[in-house]
Amino acid sequence: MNISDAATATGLPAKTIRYYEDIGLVTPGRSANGYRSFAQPDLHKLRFLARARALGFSIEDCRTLLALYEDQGRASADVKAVARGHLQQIEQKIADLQAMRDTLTHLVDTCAGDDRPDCPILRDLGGLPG
Amino acid sequence: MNISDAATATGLPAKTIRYYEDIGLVTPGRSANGYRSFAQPDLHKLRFLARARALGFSIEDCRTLLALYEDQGRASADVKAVARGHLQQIEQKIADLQAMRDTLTHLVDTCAGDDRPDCPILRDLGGLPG
DNA sequence: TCTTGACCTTCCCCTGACTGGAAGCCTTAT
DNA sequence: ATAAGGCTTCCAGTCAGGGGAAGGTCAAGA
Repeated sequence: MNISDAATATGLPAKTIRYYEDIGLVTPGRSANGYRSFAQPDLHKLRFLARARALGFSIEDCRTLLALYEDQGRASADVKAVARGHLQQIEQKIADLQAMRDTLTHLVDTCAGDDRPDCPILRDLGGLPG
Repeated sequence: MNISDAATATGLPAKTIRYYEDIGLVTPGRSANGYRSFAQPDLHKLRFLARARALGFSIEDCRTLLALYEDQGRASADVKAVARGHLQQIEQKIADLQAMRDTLTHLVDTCAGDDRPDCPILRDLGGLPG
């Protein structure tokens, strides 16, 4: 299977698949003409990566998870530790974004949004009182 | 005022201030020895930028907001439009992260996290049923 | 057989918003 | 005089790819 079929089969762009090979996440074979040749285990790995990336795991986390996935003797505790670390980062990001959202929502709500120059958003950003 | 004092006064790293000058957000004067010389309006702009960045505005949004800030004849509607656009992006990011969090939380909760290899997290990533 | 168009390859530069570090000049204190 | 620290510029790297050029390959149609 050539790369564009692999892309279709996994939902990943061909560019991304080449990149994943570049950084050693997958190692598809090559046909006589030099084209990458994807077999089922390659597609399986790529789908694993696509799913892990969709859950926000970093590439390095994906590398770790993939290694654990392939290691039949892994301890689920190791997997759980990676997932929990990532979860914490997500929670932190959510909290940060919610704080921004709350501030911005308040500012947007108090701005008239007409053709006059007076604007509480700019007042806030400018650090002026009121 | 030299750059390290400006950094202290605004809470921005000196590197960041140089970068902001590079991309034309601030234009501090220069002393005879070639050092950047920050006056009050420069510090004011830098604080404005620091606050806008803390609210998650992109550099280009900051550029726009700063221009509006300096334009005494602006319409607050223009400011509000920028803020509302940014707010929508934040809401979207929050929603995406919450979806990740929900999935991950479920997976982490169902993983034993012991020394056995069986792991629902990897099962999910691998796309296997169950 | 020739050509066309759709593939595929590698290669390098670009993104955002900085951060780190090297090489070298300037200032201040000892 | 010299050492430490601050300042300058410039180059490279980050993360996870995306865009596009230059060129090889393959299958179908004239």
